Amino acid sequence: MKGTLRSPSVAKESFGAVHSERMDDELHERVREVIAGVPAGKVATYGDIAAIAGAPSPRLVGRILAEDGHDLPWHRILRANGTPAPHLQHEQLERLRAEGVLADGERVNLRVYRWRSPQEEEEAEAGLF
DNA sequence: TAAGTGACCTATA
DNA sequence: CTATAGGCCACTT
Repeated sequence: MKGTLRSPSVAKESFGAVHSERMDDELHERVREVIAGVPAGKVATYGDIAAIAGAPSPRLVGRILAEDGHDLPWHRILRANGTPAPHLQHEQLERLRAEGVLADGERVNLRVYRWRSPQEEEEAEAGLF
């Protein structure tokens, strides 16, 4: 059981220091939202999610996913080179294949399947083509 | 309190 | 392909 309980620091904030701890929670939720927003048939990298959600590091995305990503499309998140995390490789590629994302060996071609976030598309449209 | 360790990372050589 | 370093965070010693 790990749902909402997170760390001993929760105790100290019962006083009224809701301030700093909240950011943590918001980030957690934001990351989850971004991941949830990746459409089927598309993929994103940990770095992408981190950048869009404002996470300080891609590793944090991995952690959040590991702890609290059971109900999210975690299989649409790949590493920067298009390969999945080692232990999930099999499962992940299989799930992706079911969505029409074909992997070349154990690697997905990001140039084909990479998802572009809404704001990124905006910029691309506004800028040059 | 502080240092060590592991994790679904990434960039560089 | 492997090796190395860099960085962030929670948990354990």
